[in-house]
Amino acid sequence: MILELYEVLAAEFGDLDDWWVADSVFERVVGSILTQQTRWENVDRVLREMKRRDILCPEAILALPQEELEGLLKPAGFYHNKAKSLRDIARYFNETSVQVAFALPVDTLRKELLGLKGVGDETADAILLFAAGKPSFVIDAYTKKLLKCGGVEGDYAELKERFERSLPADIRTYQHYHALIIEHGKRYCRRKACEECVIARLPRSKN
DNA sequence: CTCCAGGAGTGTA
DNA sequence: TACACTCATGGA
Repeated sequence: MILELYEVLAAEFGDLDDWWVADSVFERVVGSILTQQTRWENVDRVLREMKRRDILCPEAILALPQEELEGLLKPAGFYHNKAKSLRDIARYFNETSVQVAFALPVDTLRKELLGLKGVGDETADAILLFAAGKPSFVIDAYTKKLLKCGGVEGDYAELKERFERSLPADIRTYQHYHALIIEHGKRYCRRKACEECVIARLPRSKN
């Protein structure tokens, strides 16, 4: 089912090569936090302002007064939480450079990330996959809805495992698949329109 | 006016 | 383990 779903989604939404454009890996780390429960347009405003002020790095974030950082994050919502989270992340990547941290084994790095404020399963995997370039599949709300429509349910780890054992452990494939699910979800998994869901067009098969 | 977006943390049963 | 609640801005 996982492979067939991927084929159908890719056929409809294409390569999505420029799905997540960023100038640096740290920008992707920050984006992973800011996009939590937030539209990307609002995240982009904050990222552009941070770039304009040249403060998209751990050192600059740590140098910002808490109040100023919060004000900067307002367009992305939940700015109290996200400010604390970004501080913790900046602190971590300040004492452990991204090069060193991202060279750690996936499981080790994942646990490190989960220890940071505001980083749960999904955000940890988003950072691993899109910033660190590790083959760690991301499960988000759309993924859960989509699979549920196909009769598949389970907790985060179970769904993640299901994707990873059904796909080649390839970064490009994982990133592309996740992007496809998001784009499909924004189109068909909101409010109504669930009847257009790709699951309905899937040839029945197991696994 | 209402609804909710590429979640996480905390508290309760 | 399973929910309910909270955090918050901005666009439709």
